[in-house]
Formats: sequence, structure tokens, C-alpha cells
Amino acid sequence: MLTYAGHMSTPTLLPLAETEVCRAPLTRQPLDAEQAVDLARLLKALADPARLRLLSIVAASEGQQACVCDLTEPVGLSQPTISHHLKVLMEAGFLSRSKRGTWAYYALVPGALDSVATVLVTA
Amino acid sequence: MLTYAGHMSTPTLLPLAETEVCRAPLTRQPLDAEQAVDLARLLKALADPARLRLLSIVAASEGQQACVCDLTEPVGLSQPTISHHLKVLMEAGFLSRSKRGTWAYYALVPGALDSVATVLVTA
DNA sequence: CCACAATATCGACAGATGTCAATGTTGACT
DNA sequence: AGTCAACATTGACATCTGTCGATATTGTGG
Repeated sequence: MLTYAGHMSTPTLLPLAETEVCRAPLTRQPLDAEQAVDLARLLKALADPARLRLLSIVAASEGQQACVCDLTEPVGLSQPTISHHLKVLMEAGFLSRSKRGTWAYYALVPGALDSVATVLVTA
Repeated sequence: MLTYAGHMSTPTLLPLAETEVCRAPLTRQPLDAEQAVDLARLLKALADPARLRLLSIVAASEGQQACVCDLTEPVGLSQPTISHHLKVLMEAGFLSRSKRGTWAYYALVPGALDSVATVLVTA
């Protein structure tokens, strides 16, 4: 689904998180090489302090969305660096981008973080 | 607790996973800089295909433990590289090591993966 | 059309990371 | 003691990554 107002960017790369939703916890049976690479790609996207803060700030914002100008100051990095991190999170499927006027609003992709959490859980 | 048979190695670095167990999901409120660095450190330890496979193989092994010689062949990397990855996972608090004779048995630290999963979950 | 504001992209650079071969350590067994 | 097996550590190397300044792109408003 994931229909948003405004112009929805079409990511050139496939949303990685989606390919990975329906996996059993990694503690149930060994992952093969391909599954490991896919999951590692998602975790790599999350494994950065700035990106984690970006995700949490977006999640805690009004309407679960925020524009770049709202994110630069609290994280304390330059605007190009923030844009870079947002792109990484988008390509991994954790964020979506909708453009309204000059502003680009980033929002959490529902279920993306949860699918990673599900794979990690031991139960 | 975490009492194991055999000689239990005492990691020189504090088990990072433990410091991080009691955090609310990152989507509830923004993480501060320190929390972000801590969580990123854990995710970095997980964000590698070889290490994910190591974790899953250990978890699926008899008694949730395996020695290095059992891990080298299925992962397809050299023994020093396997030892390196196991060390990373140990220092992050995901694996523990108990030595019996010449063999070093690695085992999942109960709850370590789950605590990361809990932080990631959206609910 | 022209300036300006918000983002994105590019190029460069320092530092981190994954990998292996070589070597060191430790314990078992004769 | 001596040898061998399992594992850890070291050193080196290529690659990846995070960061910024500079520049390009796109949309707004005069």
C-alpha cells in the first residue's frame, strides 16, 4: 500500500526491507549466504548513530514525518551528510520520501523496523 | 547470572549488550547522542554476513554452542577471520566463550539479541 | 526572468573494516 | 621433552564509510 500525499519518490533500488519480511528468526536455522547478505545490508543501514537518531526523530515527529531542515540541527551534522544518511535509510526501505514544494518530508515505512526485529528475536 | 561449565573468559571490555537492555523502542522518543552510539555499536557487530551466519550456526547447534573448527568450513572463511568475527560478537555481548581443552566453544548469550530486537520494534 | 531557499549530488579525504598469510600460544598425547 | 592440533594475535592490504565543502538541481516568490 503505502500511498502518500505529495510526489512519492520512486527509489531506483528495490526496497530491501520488503524482500526480507517473511523470514524466521535467525536462531531457528542457519542462514544461507544470500539471506545473510540481505539481512546484513539492512543492519548496516541501521548501524550508525546519526541514522538511528534520524529514525527516532522522524518517528517522534508530528505525523511521523520530518523535513531535512528539521533534522540538520538536532543531529549536528552538515546538510549534505544528513541527506546522505536519509538516502541510505531510504534505499534500505526504512524511510520514504514525499516532496511538497521545496521541502522533502521523510517518514517511517510501517513495519520495516519490525521485520528486522522479528528476525533478530530468539523466541 | 550466566554461569557456564568450563573456564569462562572474562572479556576485557564491558559486555555492551547489557548496558543497553532497558531502553524503550527508539520510535517512542528521540535517542540522545550517547544512546545512539551504544545501539549503533551493537548493530555494527551484527551487520556483517559472516557474523550473522556464525550466530545462526551457533544457535542451531547442539546445546547452542559450537567450536571454531565447526564454524570455519560452513562459513567459508579462513580460521583467523572466523576468530576475528567471533571476537567482535563476544565484545558486543552476543556470544560467550568457554574453553574445554584445546577447543573453544562459543555460545549465544541469552537475551542479547532480544534486547536489540526490543529497541527496534515499533509498537 | 531573477534571486533565493531547500535538497541533492559530487569530489575528496581520513579513518574504519574485512580478509588473509604468517606467527604466537596453549593444551593434549606419546 | 617434543610434536601436533586448535585457536588467537599480528601485520599488511584493499575496500568501504562518514564527513565536509563546493556545486548542481528544483521549486517559490517577487
